[in-house]
Amino acid sequence: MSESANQDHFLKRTIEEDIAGGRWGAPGDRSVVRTRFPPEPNGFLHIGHAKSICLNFGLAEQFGGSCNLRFDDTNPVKEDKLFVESIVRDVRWLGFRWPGASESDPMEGVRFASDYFQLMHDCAVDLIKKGLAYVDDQTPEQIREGRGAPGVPGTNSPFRDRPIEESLELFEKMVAGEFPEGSRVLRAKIDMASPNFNMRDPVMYRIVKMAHHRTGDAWRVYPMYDWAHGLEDSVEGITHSICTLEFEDHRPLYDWFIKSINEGRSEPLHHPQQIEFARLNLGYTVMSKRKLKQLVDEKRVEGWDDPRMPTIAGYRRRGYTPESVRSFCRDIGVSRFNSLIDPGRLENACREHLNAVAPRRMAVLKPLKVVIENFPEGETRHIEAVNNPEDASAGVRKVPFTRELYIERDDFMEDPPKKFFRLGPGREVRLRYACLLTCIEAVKDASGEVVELRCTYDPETWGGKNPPDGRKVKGTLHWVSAVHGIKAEVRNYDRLFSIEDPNHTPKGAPETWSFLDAINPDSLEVISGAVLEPALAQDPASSNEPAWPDGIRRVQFERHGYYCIDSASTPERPVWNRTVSLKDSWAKIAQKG
RNA sequence: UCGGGAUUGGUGUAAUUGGCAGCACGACUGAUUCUGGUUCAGUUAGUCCAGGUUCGAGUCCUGGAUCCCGAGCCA
Repeated sequence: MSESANQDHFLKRTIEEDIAGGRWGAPGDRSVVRTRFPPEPNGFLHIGHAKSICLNFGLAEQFGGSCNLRFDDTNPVKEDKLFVESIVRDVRWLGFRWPGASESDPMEGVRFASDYFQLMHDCAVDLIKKGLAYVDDQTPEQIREGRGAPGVPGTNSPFRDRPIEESLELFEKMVAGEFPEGSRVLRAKIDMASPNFNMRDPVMYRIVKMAHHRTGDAWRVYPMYDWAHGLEDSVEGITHSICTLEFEDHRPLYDWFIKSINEGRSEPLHHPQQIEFARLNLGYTVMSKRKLKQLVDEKRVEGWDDPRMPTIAGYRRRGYTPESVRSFCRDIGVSRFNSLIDPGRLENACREHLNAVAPRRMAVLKPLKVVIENFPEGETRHIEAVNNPEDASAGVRKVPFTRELYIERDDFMEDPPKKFFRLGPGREVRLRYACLLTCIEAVKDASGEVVELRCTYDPETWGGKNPPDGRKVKGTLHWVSAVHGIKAEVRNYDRLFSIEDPNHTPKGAPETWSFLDAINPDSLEVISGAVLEPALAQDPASSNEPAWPDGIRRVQFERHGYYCIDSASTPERPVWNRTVSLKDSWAKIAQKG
């Protein structure tokens, strides 16, 4: 199934109608569609951005148009080159390319709002000359007070009707850096009585005397979002400027700016259509940059790429594949309703992809030693095991089997209930790919804890054969040879928050409650004594593992889940991250009792 | 208080613009299985509320409820 196919939503329909009506070119010409993804380089991208990225790039792809990656870098106070690099990396990792993108230079073809600062300036001068913008000398407090309140109209600034020449002169002095920060702004002259606050003479430029990461000290004034964004879109020939719902009230201003610039122009600027959609909300996490930054700054997580973070970098380190993120974004659809998506949707998308492509390996997370009394000491037999039952072309590998093995501690119970199909005293199970095994004795230490199982195997079932007498076993256990197994640290992650919506104070919570109080204390489980089958210490190519485009090695630990090697892992001290667990119907049964 | 937007099974999302409320995910049941995985088959459950128009309303009209956004020199 093609990822871009059979997606039908209101955005696509709107574009279809525009094309049919010839709004942007010859009627029926689908290739005219131009979109853009316009992040501000002031933080890391998160899964909500992924939705926007998939929408913008996806729509362009579906129509045969194009989508720009453009940084909305209009505020040097908050922005940083570091974020530009991480954002470019994330968009590329997701698999999207913009016009002019190259594989050798990741920055090639990337656009910046700052590229258009001169044009914005010139258009601002034009508006001043038309009497549609003016320099306001009021303090920020005075401007705020003058703006009025809901239901209460604002009042005109005393500088609103100053002569055009004076505004022109003052604006150029602002640009030249002759005034201190906060002393003056350029405002559009619209309507202080508008019920829409955005139309109450919005600020177009403020004075900021800080070096910009790209333009340096060239500018001492910086454009506000509303003034800048429509022009950026216009210059790039964007047809559909897709943004989130909170910008709905800004649309009249978006249109007013372009309309006002075009007034009296012989060659009017291109006028894009702004369309809003509902941003993504994911359950059991937070999405605001402020809150994510707080988690990082207060060291509640390891960093922006902590595998528990809903950032793209976090999901990447966690082992999610770009395909699964894209698939998720497609599945959840798009509308104007503020929904709260169950994180299980993302997990499922990931399982679906990894089930098809991840090689299977055996890993014992919490080992319990098994001694097979009728298996010769010192002997190693190599058993053939399939790499992926979903994909015969993935081939096979050899797994060493010895007299002493480790099995999962949870796979043994001294006094097992009926529905427990695994090992217990006197019970028989299958060891995956190897043989049938019967437990004859559980050896305990002084405290009464089971430390070792004495077992026997059935030689007639060697190699996975069924016993000649026809007896059946219900359970199959994974195992690792005690002499060949390699030690590793395994990190199992759970949701970062223990309540579905950490953005809202729960009922009955104290006044001082903050979202930090809802952090799940068990979101990270570090298992230091895991034992992995030896193939996991070898070069991936030597055991028929696929080459992952992003270089992250991913496997399924059989009966556990999908795991990837952590970015900080070393051969001496391997660390594996749980991407997502397998579905576990036994856990459900056990829970019910 | 004012302006803008929204509301369809548990969760998301459709419904040719007035004509059998569909799809996906989950949940549940069963079958298959050397992963309690996968796969397959089946079941479950919905139009925010109250009126009205109509042969017929998720869709149109009136009134109400609830939720989201909005008074940055942030985006």
